[in-house]
Amino acid sequence: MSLSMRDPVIPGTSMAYHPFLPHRAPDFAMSAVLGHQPPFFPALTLPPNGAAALSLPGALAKPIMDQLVGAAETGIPFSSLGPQAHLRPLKTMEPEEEVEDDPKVHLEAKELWDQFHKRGTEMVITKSGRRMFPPFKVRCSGLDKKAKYILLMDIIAADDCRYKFHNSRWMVAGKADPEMPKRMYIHPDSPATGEQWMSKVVTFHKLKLTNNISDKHGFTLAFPSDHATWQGNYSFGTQTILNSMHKYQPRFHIVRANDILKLPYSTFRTYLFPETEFIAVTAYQNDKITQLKIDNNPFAKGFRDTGNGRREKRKQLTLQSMRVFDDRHKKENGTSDESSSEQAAFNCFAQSSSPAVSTVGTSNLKDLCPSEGESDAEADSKEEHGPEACDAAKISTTTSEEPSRDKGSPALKAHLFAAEPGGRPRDGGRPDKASPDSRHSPATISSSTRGLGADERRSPGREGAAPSKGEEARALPGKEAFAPLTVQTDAAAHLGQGPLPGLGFAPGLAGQQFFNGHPLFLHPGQFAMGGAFSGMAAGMGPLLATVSGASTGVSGLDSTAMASAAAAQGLSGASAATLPFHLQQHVLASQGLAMSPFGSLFPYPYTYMAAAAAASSAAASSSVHRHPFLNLNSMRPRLRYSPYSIPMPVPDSSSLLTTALPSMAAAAGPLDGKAAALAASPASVAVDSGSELNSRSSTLSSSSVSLSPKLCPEKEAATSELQSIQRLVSGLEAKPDRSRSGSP
DNA sequence: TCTCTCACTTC
DNA sequence: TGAAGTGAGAG
Repeated sequence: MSLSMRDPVIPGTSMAYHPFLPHRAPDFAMSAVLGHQPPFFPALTLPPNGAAALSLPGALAKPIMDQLVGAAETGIPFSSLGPQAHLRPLKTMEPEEEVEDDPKVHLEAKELWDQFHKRGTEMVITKSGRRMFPPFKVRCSGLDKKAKYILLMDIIAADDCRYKFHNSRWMVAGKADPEMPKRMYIHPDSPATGEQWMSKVVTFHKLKLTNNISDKHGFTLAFPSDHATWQGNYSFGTQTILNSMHKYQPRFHIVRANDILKLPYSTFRTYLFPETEFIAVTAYQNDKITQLKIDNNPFAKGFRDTGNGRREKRKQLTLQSMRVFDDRHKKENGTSDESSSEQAAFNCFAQSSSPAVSTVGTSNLKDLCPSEGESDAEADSKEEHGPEACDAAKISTTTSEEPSRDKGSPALKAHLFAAEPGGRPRDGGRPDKASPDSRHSPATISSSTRGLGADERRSPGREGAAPSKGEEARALPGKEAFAPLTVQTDAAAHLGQGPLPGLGFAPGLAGQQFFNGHPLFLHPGQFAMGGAFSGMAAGMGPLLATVSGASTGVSGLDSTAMASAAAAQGLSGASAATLPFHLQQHVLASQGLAMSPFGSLFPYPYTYMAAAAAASSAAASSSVHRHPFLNLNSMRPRLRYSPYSIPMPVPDSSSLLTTALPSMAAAAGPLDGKAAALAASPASVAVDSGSELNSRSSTLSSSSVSLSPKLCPEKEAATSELQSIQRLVSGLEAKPDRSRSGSP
């Protein structure tokens, strides 16, 4: 059965809502808005143009008006708004004039992202959750200053492969594991006006990545399996659950809505930044990535060579001993076989997993790179201008001379990626991927639940020039860096026809109608509200409310607790799972999201615990896999980016309207814009991958590498020598390295 | 591969 | 000052 705004009450199910009524009294209107139609309310449908057309007695509270307008826009029967509309103070309503917006999004710290992306970005996921680094930050423009927007972010699988880091590169290691429950993170400041969003950098740094499927930092809402659009799980949380060794693509969404409850029937503008793609890992695989993180993440400052911490001391100790050894070794063996010595030493350390390995690499890195003594900014800027150049230089001296330190062959620049010894000792260097560098412009997909308006299609067309824009942006960072590929889709017309692979839009969506025939744009099972309950206070801001416990919120509620609550409410898990969307909203509220009668989340304590959500976890999660819309495994069309040089089957049936596909448009050829954009963009960029160098770790000085662990005892004997050597090394190391590199 | 603890950092 | 975010390293 389908649910529509015009006919919100599902025959035969309305009674099921009654249990909520007594508890939901304060939010009665909300339930009405959500679709509940009290039997005692006369049906009165608002004109399509909104409440402005109504002649309401006196003044109508703004919230109510907003809701009415929203309801009217979507065809909600006035009667469904419930009695609350009559109970609230009324005031004259002013028609809200909707200014057309033309959102543009610029990825902040793009250069940094590029640096990571070139090497194959890795994001550590832990049980307790780790933040992303670099943090996902964007700057928005083109928004209607007065309109309210909800900004969201989610992370989707970039493909259906599992990876392994082998021979210094990421390789496909099979089919992806079953997808984790999807979550969407709503920016804690949501909803906020366009003006507010545009006045600052929108950062999603609080989002955490985890591999803990039982993570409680979120809750799941189960939507009825027969629901028009939202079947399956939509969870909200500050943590996104990912599979280790799988590739992911963050997405950013702008939704013009003043209430989260309107998301289902609001227009989603989705932005993809290929350079933010990453592989989730439980432990870093590529040393270069590790080093980049250490160099750029303030919290990892303790691991920088410049530090004076214990680690640093330990590192230096090790380094010193290594240097001493190297020096002696040179004396003993002459200078000819350094390469082999280094190699052996390196292997030895690597195998022994001695801390010296990373240490050495780091230290040397500094020696050869700007990092030491140089501000991060400086180092960054250098890399920014030419990490390659920097690396290249190193390579000429170090890499070439240390051919194989780690498998590394005397990598030619062109092959540096593969040869780059940036990887962990265990398996090597950096992921060799045809790195699409940052050139790809972000892809923007705008899907509207409403009929696609002219304005909605506007951007796509506009984007036609995107490619050049992208280049421009690249060239002129800070200028109009955002030239996202904009592919706008009329959900109804396009989403269903051709799922956006990788975008999480189920093919089946199109055929289904949601609230008056408007399909939902969120990927089913992909709706997580930022801000676990515990995090809500801090994270969700106005969007989420604290629950009865005040500070306790719902964070403390686990599925079990919720299930109990549900049971108490007379709702079985099953029934809960089959609740219609609007009912689910109750559940949402019950989970700690205090929702205003008009759909917004109340900032006041709300104790009602209705429940059902509990069931959601189990029921919903299972539904994720079995429901056609949610069965990502079976239908999972995915975006494939070339960065990792993986096969890129491109779905050519994208239903998206392609108005402007930047660089990829050309490459896309027959592909529809979106697909082309997604698939092609990365590819189009794979350019200077060859230039990638093994900078830091590879920059190990040969001397340091040649030291063998077992020789450490000699350290003492050589201490004095060490010190003098070290002094010299700091200033001369570069030269020796070069000479050495060149000598062989 | 993953998990946990540790010492270090930022805020 | 303490909570929380880091990568290293051991298991």
